[in-house]
This record gives sequence, C-alpha cells and structure tokens, in this order.
Amino acid sequence: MRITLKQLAVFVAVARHSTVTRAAQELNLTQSAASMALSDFERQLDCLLFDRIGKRLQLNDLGRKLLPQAINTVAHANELEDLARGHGDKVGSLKIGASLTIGNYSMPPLIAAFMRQHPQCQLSLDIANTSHIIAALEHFELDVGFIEGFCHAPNLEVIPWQQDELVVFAAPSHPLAQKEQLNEADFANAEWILREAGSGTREIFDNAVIGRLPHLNVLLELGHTEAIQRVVASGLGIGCASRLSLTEALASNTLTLLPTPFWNLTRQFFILIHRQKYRTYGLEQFISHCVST
DNA sequence: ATATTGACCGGAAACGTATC
DNA sequence: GATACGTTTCCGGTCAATAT
Repeated sequence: MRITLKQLAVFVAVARHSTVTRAAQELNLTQSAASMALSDFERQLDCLLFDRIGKRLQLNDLGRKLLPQAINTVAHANELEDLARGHGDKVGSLKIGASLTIGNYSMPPLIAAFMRQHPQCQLSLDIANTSHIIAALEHFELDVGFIEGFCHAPNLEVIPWQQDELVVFAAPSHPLAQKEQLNEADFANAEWILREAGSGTREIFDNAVIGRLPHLNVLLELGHTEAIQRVVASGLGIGCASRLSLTEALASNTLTLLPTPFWNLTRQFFILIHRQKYRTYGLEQFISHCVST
C-alpha cells in the first residue's frame, strides 16, 4: 500500500497542533482514526516523524524535513479538487501575518480592497512583531508575511515592498517641542518611550542612533504603538514610530513631530514567503494585489 | 487528559462465475 | 468480449479498554 493524502493531511495537522486530538478535530475524524493514520504513515515510511514527549508529539528532524513537501502536496491536491469543481480561479482561504505597523495601518485597506474583488475569499490576519511573523512563516503557520524589519532567515524569500518613514514625536507641551531648531545634542538627555527589542520599528531606530547618541535613556518599552503615543501625549518622554501611525494624533494636535534630518529613519517594508511554500492561485493573486497597490 | 490498541462494522474494490 | 451479480477481501472508520 502507498501513502495516502489522508495520511499526509493528518501528518500536517498533527505537526501544526502537536496533538492528535486537535488534528483530528480539524480534519473531522475521531482521535483514534487520526492516531492510526499517523502511525500507518510512519509505518509506510518505516521511520518515526515525531518524538513522543509525554502526551505531546514533537516533530523530529526528519519530520521537519518532510513537512514542507507534505504541506505542498496537500495544497496541490486541494487546488486540483478546486479546479475539478470549477473553483480553480477562485481565492480560497489565506493566512496573512503582518508586523504591528503594517497590520494596523497598511493591511486593513489592502485587505478590504482585495475582498471586494474576491468576495468569497476567507482571509485571516495575524498581527505580531517581526520575529514572531518570521517564526510563524518558517513553521508554515502563515501563507505570507509582511514585516517592517530585516529578515535573515535563509528559507524565506524576501521581496522588497513599500517604503516607510519613522518619525520622532512628543507632546506639544514637551520642552523639545518648544524649541525652534533641534540638533542631535538636544536628544542626548531625552527620555525615550520605544517599542520592544525584536520589533522592526525598534531595530530601525537602534540602527539609526547607534553611535550617534552617547547614552540612550529608554524610560519605557511598550508592545503597542498606540500605547506609546498615549504615554507620550501625556507628557512623558518622546517616542519614535511610523508616520503612518501618527496621522490622527498629528491632525488632532495631541502629538507634534520633532524633526530629525540628521538620522536616517527611512525603512523598507518586505513581503516574506517560505521558499518551499506552494503558491496557490489565491496566494499569487493576493501578492500581486499588494505589489501593485 | 491524551495516545494507543484491539475488536468490530460498513462500504468499496477485487474477484469469480454466469449470461448474453 | 461485455455486462450483471454474488461473494470475498481490504481499508478506514468508530467504540471501548488500556496505557502513559
């Protein structure tokens, strides 16, 4: 007997959930049927793909090697079925991941426009920091990712996307906001409210000021841009964030920009896709929609 | 709580035979 | 040779018991 698509689907689902029970729920099988399909699959291949650690199944080295092929084979089969049913040119479900600035400010209008073109598609958007998005793509938990930081993972294809600009801001009442002209020395003793290490925004900021500010006084690290804006608007410290995120705060005059022409705070957004990811019709359509927008 | 295993069941495929 | 029909075999499922 040869390996079956069902066994591949069970393998992929167990790899995703690390438990047979959850995998079975996802595939509408009983737990024992999923358990048997997985053990049959391992028997066919004459090797184990998971380490059994207590009640959990942890993908081993060989399992990790086979997983991309298994995911792609299942995706191929699904697309073939769609084609046979006349849905080959339809967008199915897509799992999109985006880092915080992109996810909160760039993605919503893009997704809305795409869904107007493809009303039957099912999109999900995970918003997390850059390192989280990269990890999720590497584990095939996302179909495509959009990040604002750098990616050094060799198994991910990195496609340059939009340009963005970080800006430094403060409350209008802040002493630095009162000055006519600002130079680099004015920021030497500033108290900063910044995103956490690991975020794309923080990486760009650190690269821009490293070696230029003798002492960086980070008063507070927060995981959300809006939280940073609220803290800064209350008069505590100064912040740095994407210009995209500040539109409303600048319009309502709750925050004001502090010009920093002496720092290079421009940055590139990137699209990430796993090199071994099978690109379905829907995925290709979404990427070209984003690139052309 | 969850994974594995054995017993059992139902449906589909495979096979053998009869008929045209 | 093609088709119809009955029987057997196999596969994949559930349920229940057991192991971890």
